[in-house]
Amino acid sequence: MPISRSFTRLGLPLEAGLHEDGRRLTPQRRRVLDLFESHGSGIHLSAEEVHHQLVQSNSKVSLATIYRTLRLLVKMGFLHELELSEGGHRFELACHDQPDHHHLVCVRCGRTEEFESDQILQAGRFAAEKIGFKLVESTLNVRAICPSCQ
Amino acid sequence: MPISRSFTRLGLPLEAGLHEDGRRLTPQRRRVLDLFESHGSGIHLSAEEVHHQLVQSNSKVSLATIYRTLRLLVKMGFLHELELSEGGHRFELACHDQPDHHHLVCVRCGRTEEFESDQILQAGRFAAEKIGFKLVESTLNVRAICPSCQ
DNA sequence: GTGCGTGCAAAATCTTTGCATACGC
DNA sequence: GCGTATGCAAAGATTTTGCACGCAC
Repeated sequence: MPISRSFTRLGLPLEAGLHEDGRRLTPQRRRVLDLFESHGSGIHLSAEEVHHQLVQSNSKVSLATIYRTLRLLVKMGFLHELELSEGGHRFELACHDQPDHHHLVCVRCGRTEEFESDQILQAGRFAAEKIGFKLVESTLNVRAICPSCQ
Repeated sequence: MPISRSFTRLGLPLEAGLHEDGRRLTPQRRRVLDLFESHGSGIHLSAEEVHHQLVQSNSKVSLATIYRTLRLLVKMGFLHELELSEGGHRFELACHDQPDHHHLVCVRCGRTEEFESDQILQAGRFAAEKIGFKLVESTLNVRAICPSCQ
């Protein structure tokens, strides 16, 4: 009976990436990334929420470490920092299957949906190159009203 | 010799809009909006920067009032709150000539350029309507590297 | 064993709020 | 004059930092 590898898929890159810089894989760092992975790519969490959820599941991590870890994981490319002003900064798992995805936010209830669009990616790239910029990534934030709030 | 009306163009809507809600046009509110108007539509300011610039020009306004005024002007539609994580929230003049414009930010030096794109607007609207959302506004944030940083 | 990472608490930021006074209407 | 807006200072919220200890390597 083969052991599932789905959960170790991202495990190795984390450890390897850390060791490249002389950094260490600590249980705290592992737990933070695990939390995002267990939720999947659609979830947006604030530092406070990450802390709360980890404490709930009996993982002892201090809030200061959460902040340090989130910044680290963003710099390493495992997480993205969102710019939605949902009240404080929020983070989501960086999913390399869909590198440039966009957010639809209901301005009344805050419900958030994600979508992708090659057309938007191309339009962003075109605008960037027109003035000599090299595109890194782009996200469209669409403020809208969801069906139940209309 | 005719008196220029360019600076009163937006002056009346502010006063009228305030009076509609039983609010008042105070020198402080006028000065905050004037500051944004004098810079034009391409400038992004934080609350702290607005305060600093007004104090520099000998206008006495407290920081608390800046915060209250910025929120008010956003709610009234005179300013937009930006979601660029340039470090703290930032605001820009809402220019109705270009309601949905986008931002190119150099990830290395922070240089910011603006652009418009009907294509992006349409793609955002399409994505919204596909799941029953009604588009309010959309902005694409493009993270890129500018020519001098490449 | 070395030195990076953590927890804790304090500090630094950023933003909001309560209340007495000032002033637009 | 009525009631909103302001200034001030204090409180709240969020994020960062210093330092001694612990643990990954």
